[in-house]
Order: sequence, then structure tokens, then C-alpha cells
Amino acid sequence: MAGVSPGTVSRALADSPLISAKTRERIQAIAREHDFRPNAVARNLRTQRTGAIGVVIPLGHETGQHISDPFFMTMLGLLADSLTERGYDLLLSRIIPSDPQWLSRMASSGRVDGLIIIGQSDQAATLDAVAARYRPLVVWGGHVEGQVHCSVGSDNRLGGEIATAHLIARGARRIAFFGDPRAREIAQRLEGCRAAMAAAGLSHALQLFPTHLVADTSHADIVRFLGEQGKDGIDGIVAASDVIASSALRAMVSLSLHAPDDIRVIGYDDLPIARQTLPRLSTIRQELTAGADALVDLLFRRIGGEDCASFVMPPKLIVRHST
Amino acid sequence: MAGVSPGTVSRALADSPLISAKTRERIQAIAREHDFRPNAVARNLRTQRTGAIGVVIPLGHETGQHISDPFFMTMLGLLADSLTERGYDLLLSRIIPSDPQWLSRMASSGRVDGLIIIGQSDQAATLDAVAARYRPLVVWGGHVEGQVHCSVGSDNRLGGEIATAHLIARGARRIAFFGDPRAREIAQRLEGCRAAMAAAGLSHALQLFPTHLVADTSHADIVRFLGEQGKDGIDGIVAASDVIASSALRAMVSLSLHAPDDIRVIGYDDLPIARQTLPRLSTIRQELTAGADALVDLLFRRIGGEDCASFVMPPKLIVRHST
DNA sequence: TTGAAAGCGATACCAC
DNA sequence: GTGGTATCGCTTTCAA
Repeated sequence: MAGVSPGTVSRALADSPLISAKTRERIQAIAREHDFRPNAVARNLRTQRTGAIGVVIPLGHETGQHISDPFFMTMLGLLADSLTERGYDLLLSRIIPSDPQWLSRMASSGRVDGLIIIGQSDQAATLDAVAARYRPLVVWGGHVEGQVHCSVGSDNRLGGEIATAHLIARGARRIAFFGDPRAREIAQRLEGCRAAMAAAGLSHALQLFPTHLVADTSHADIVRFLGEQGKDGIDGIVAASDVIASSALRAMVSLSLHAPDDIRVIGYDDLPIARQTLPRLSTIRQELTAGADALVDLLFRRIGGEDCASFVMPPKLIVRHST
Repeated sequence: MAGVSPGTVSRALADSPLISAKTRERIQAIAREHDFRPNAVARNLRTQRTGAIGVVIPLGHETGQHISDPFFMTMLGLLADSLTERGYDLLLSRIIPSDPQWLSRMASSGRVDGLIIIGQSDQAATLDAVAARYRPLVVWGGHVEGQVHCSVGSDNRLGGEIATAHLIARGARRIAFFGDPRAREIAQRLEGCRAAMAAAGLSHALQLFPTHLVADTSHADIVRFLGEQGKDGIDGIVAASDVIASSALRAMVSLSLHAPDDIRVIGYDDLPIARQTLPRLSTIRQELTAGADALVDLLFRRIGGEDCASFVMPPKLIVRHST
């Protein structure tokens, strides 16, 4: 085309040092003129790197969930900022892991240089299996003893315990836990909740209501549950997330139940929405900004070959007006 | 490996109909055992399709902006839902178009099957140039006569006019427009604002304050501007977005200015945050859900070879308590 | 400093 | 039905 070999063109366009300045100039000029641009896919195939990080949201226990869920969006935004800052793109997938191969398919597809999984869902075993062979993998979620995959998240058990103890301290006795314990983080929060109830001698008074995470479908269920229970059935709700808590608060309004007088409600996450409910939501704060930074940081350390442990952050009680 | 040719393996794993059931079974079994997974990048290279759509946020006029901006995140979530529903992944890039090649590089990199651009920024000319040659491209933003690229967005000029007319109807006379007109949508909103002022014989009383879109850096500027103006300088603010409006409301609080009594404030977008300001924000609603669906729909029609026009949605005045 | 040629890992066409 | 083989578009040794 320009009278040189493809190899030379490649070098010229890559600003390789082992090429004369004038041939480089000439080739770049011609490339610009015919606006030629190297095909990234071919380059990826050859170099075995892509400059993209896969962000995946596994929905093992929850098929209806949308990416536009406030928690995911918050996390996603933070990850996007952090990754694009480092010059990486994000490949976003929502996956319903019907097929147990879902993760290793992503991992060895060659489309990404690393993987960030948001939430373990009910796939902790799969994550462990893949993590054993695929290094550049980090997970937002709960940590347990002996876990193979590297995770970042708050101490969910402690968070659940603090939340419940707070409700008890405020006078609640008949408490319901709203959340689906098939997800590891939720299971840990429930565990903490149980511990706090036991410590107060209230083990018998805990009800588990396995709300779906999906706001739309769960809301009707919540209304029904609260309708049946009334304020005589329960006087406290430990919600596994702010989204669930805010749904519960709205349900209470529609049933003329008042928070905190009739039922005290506490959430988890401290998303922006927690400040916008009526009454404003007491909750357990997770530092998502720090969490996202840690995820990205650990991921790149692992890409670099380093081996690094999970990162567990302390949860923090935020008292507002719903308790 | 299994005693057959690579071609046969490929067919077996792709469930091709021209292969015997038993060889298929046998090969798939072997593949599963050694957990072999085809390399997607190589496949992409050969088939020239990737199953991914690029979503890019050009920041031509605004380098500090983050993806976690509420408008982007809302739009991104809606697009992600819609695209993943159709089995496509999202490749998310934040691009600062210092290099005029930024778009065509993305387009012809072969990494994506189509491109959705969020906001024209100041790159409308580039978009037109690329759209002339690259079909699968749709843009969120403003539409102008003779525009080459296919866009989806609200009628920004009309929206700006409605917003301003509303302020005037509420008694505002000395109005400031907050927004950077280098972005096409903003320029159109400003144009509408000017028209409404002219219609009321108030052309002389319009001030333009070219706020940055970035919340952090602009806030201080807004405080300074409002401090200088005071309530005698202006009695109405037409903000180019809800984010800017909410920043203005907070600035007013810190200056002991009251909305709507001292200064009436109206936003644009009707994001969730508009309902959470104090006082709650009057604004011009854009139907983002419909917009995202339209973007995706038009994109796939264009990928299918169809030619389709821009889509302009009617803006709608939402009156709350800030005006 | 440049050219030739060997892959990267699949798919698809063409014979058999 | 299945096996060979060219090809997708680039990068990168190895020689010259």
C-alpha cells in the first residue's frame, strides 16, 4: 500500500522506537489520509489483552432483577470512574447463571483482562472453583473462612448484629428480617440478626421474611405480609438493604402504619435513597467508594500476579428517624 | 485431540445441524471434561460481530466529569436493562475527545456491533462525519435541521421555552440561565429561554451563567455568582439540568436565599433527585425510559440495515415547589 | 531499520 | 458428515 511491509506499518503506528522517524511520519500521514485504524479485535487476539474489565452481576437467586437497581448503579458508577481513570473500559453483563459454566465462560473467553463480580448471589461455590484457576477475579460480597475467591465487602454479620441490637435498644421485641438469605451477604446479615436476638433472649421472636430483591415484585408481598402481621405481629424490621427498607416504609404508609412508632425500620447500605425516605432511614453504612476502590486495586494487583487477601470493611450504624 | 478436525469441533460446539448426533455428543463431552471454551476474541475476529454495544460518554467540553453523574447513571441503567434483555453486552467508555479520531477509532475498532453516544457535547460535527460512513450509531441529544446522525432526545428548545415562560408566569423578571451552551442540548434550551424572554419583552433581563456540568467544581462558582447577584440581581433561575438546579438550591440555602420567594428555580430532566431537593424541584421532564428504549430500538434497526430518522420527544412541565 | 513469515484461535468454504 | 485449508487483521520474532 505505501510500499512497505505490514510489519513496518504496525511498528510505525505503534510509535515503536526501532523505526526511522521519517518512515514513521510518512506511514502515519498515509494512515490518517485514508483514515485507517487498526482492528482492535485482531490486536487483542494477537496480544492476548483487551484493555477491558468485565463487570458482571450474577442473578442466581433472582431472575427479574434489573441492572438499574440503585445499589448496582451506585457500585457500577464508582467502578466505572475508577476503571476509566486507569484507561480501562468496562464490559458489563447481566448474567442469569442457569448454566454452571457462566463464569468460566466469561473468564476464558479472552474478552476481558479481569473480572469484577458484584454480589455472590448463590454462586459462591462456582466463584471459588473459578478463582482457583483464574487469577484476575475479585468479588463484591461477604467473606467466609476458607473462601478461595478474593472478596471486598463489609462485615455483614456484625452489621446485622448492630442493626438488630439498635432496634432492640429502641424497644423493639418482635422483629422481622426482610431479605433472601440465599445470597451470602444477606445470609450473614441474618446470622448477625439472630445472634443479637439470642443475646437479648428473643430468639423465638424473630421472623424471617425472604423478600425478593426486585423492588417491583416484592412490594406487593411486603404489603401483604405487613397487612397480616399488623403492628401487633411485629414492632421492628431489619431490612437486608435500603431498597427493601424503603419499600417497607412505603408499604407501611399505605397500611397507615407509622415508623418508628408502630414499627421501627432499619436498612443496610446507606445509599442516597436512605436520606430521601419519609421518615429518613436509619441504616448500616457500607463505604461503597472505598469498596469500589479496593475492588479495582485488588484486581490490578492480581492481574500483576500478586496474591492478595479479601478486604472486610467495618459497618457503621447511621441513626436517622425510622428507628 | 479427540481424533477429529478443528472444523468438526467447531460445528459440534456450535450445535450445527450438519453433524451426526453422536460425534456432537462425544465432542461436547470431551470439551466439558477438559473444560474447553472457545475464545470469543478469535470468534469475533472471524465472524466480524461481537455481541457488544459500545456506550460512550464524550466529554468534549468538560474534562472533570464523572460517569457517576446522576443523569448518566440513570441513562446507563436503562440502556443496560434494555441491551442485556436483548442478549447484548455493554462496553462502556468515558472518552475525552482530545484526538478528533476518538469516535471513528471506536467505530472501526471492531470491538462493538454498534455505538450509543450519550450527549453530543461539542462534538456534533464529528458525530455527523462518522455517521455518514458508519451506520450503527445513535446519539442521545438534541436534533437540528440537516443533522446527519440519528438522535433521540426531547425538544430542548421548547423545553427551555416552557421552563422560562413558567418562571415569568410566576412573576420572575430578572432571569439567569445556568448551563454551558457548548453542549448542543444546552444551547437549544438556552435558545428557548431567550425566545420566551423576548416574547415577554424581557430580552435585556437575561443573564447567561455558563456553569460547568461537574457538580463539585461548579458549586463554588454558583455560590459566588449568587452571592454577587443577591435577590436583587436575579429572581429566577432556569437551570440546564436538575443536577445544576439542585446545586443552585443548596447554594441558596448557604446564602440564606429562599426558593421560591427570593428566587424561583426550575430544572431540566426530572431525575429522581428532583423529588428530593428542598423545596422539591419544578422541572422539565424528559422521558428517559422511553428515550433509552428508542435509542436501542433505532440502533438495532440501523444494525439491520434500516434507515431511520431522529426521534424528538415532547418535554413536559412538572410543577413542584421551587417555583 | 526493514522484510518475511509464523502464529493468535476460531469459522466457513470446498472437496471428498 | 467430515477433513483440509484459507482467512479474519494484527504483532513479533528472526534474518537480512
